[in-house]
Amino acid sequence: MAAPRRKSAPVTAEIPEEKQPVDLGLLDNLLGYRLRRAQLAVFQDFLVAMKGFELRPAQFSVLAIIAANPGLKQSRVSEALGINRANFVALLDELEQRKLARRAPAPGDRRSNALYLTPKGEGFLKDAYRHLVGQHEKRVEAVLGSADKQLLLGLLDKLTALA
Amino acid sequence: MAAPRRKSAPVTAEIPEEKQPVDLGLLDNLLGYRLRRAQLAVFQDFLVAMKGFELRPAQFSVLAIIAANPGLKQSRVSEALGINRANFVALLDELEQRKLARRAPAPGDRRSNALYLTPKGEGFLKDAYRHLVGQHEKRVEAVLGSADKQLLLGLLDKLTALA
DNA sequence: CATTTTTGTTATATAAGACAACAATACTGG
DNA sequence: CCAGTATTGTTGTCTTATATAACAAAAATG
Repeated sequence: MAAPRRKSAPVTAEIPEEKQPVDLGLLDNLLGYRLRRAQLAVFQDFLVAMKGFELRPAQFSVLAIIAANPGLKQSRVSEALGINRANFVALLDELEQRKLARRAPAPGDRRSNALYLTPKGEGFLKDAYRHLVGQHEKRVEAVLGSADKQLLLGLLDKLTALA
Repeated sequence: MAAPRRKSAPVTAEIPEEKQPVDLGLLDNLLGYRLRRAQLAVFQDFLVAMKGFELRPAQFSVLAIIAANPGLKQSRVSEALGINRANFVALLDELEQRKLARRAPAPGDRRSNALYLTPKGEGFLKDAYRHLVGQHEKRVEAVLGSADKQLLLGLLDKLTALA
């Protein structure tokens, strides 16, 4: 590769400027950054496992809360999940349109809705969760191990207490 | 799973439908859910610490990466942070308008921009980081402890490897 | 009773993120 | 060298997520 006689040779030597690994700098020690990257990775894996179910994490969480607390009022469900009640309306609307959950009159309070899963919703949630455990949580435990997962859950709880 | 029965005869004493603690149900064992709650709490605390700096997590991350890798190309910065290059444009625009970062011609590639912090940007980042360590990370370590933080960082990295 | 609070809802705004297209430039194989 | 292809920064557009304000109906309060 002798230099073909080219006029106006670039002043810089042609060092191909390879891919240096990019130093994270201050981010390396920032818990929030590392937490976010991990959370995005886990949600991504969740979505892959839920392909075919058309179920996003927030939707799953709503179904799970209703299943564990049938008849709970709408406001209490959204509050428990940290979802603003205004935004919760459309979320629940879709679950209701899909016949997975339903709003019922709350006994003793005509303002409130008591939320329940439909029979279809219960079966759907059970299937989704089985898929989740079989694929998603399986992959999680593959990289983490069961003991480390429990350890991690405990550490995360301490952080959640920050807010 | 429990059938959505009426609460006809509570086995416990006559608690008049007070605020039961809301059972997390399936969510209790779902790492993604717990991760998200922790991440939101930590980001919330970050935002509190950065009040007055008008600096969101993503903006901080951009400044930190540029500071640690001066002259890095725009595409490499966005890629390192997992930010889609189209969305990165406006993000960088704002940092440039605030005179914290600047686009410079990349030597040897007229398509690319080499990114640098301005002197103001370097001072700003240093101040922001000092505030962050003094307040945010301090609170984090208060609930977590230094050793547990390092432990947690290691566990999070394993999860990030999922994606 | 009058007043205030709660509940579900709509409307609206912003931020984040994904995706497609495009012009300019760089790279590649012949 | 050229023609086709790939990359870079950019704009435009969509979709989610999230926050706030306002409102009517109903409940709680005093």
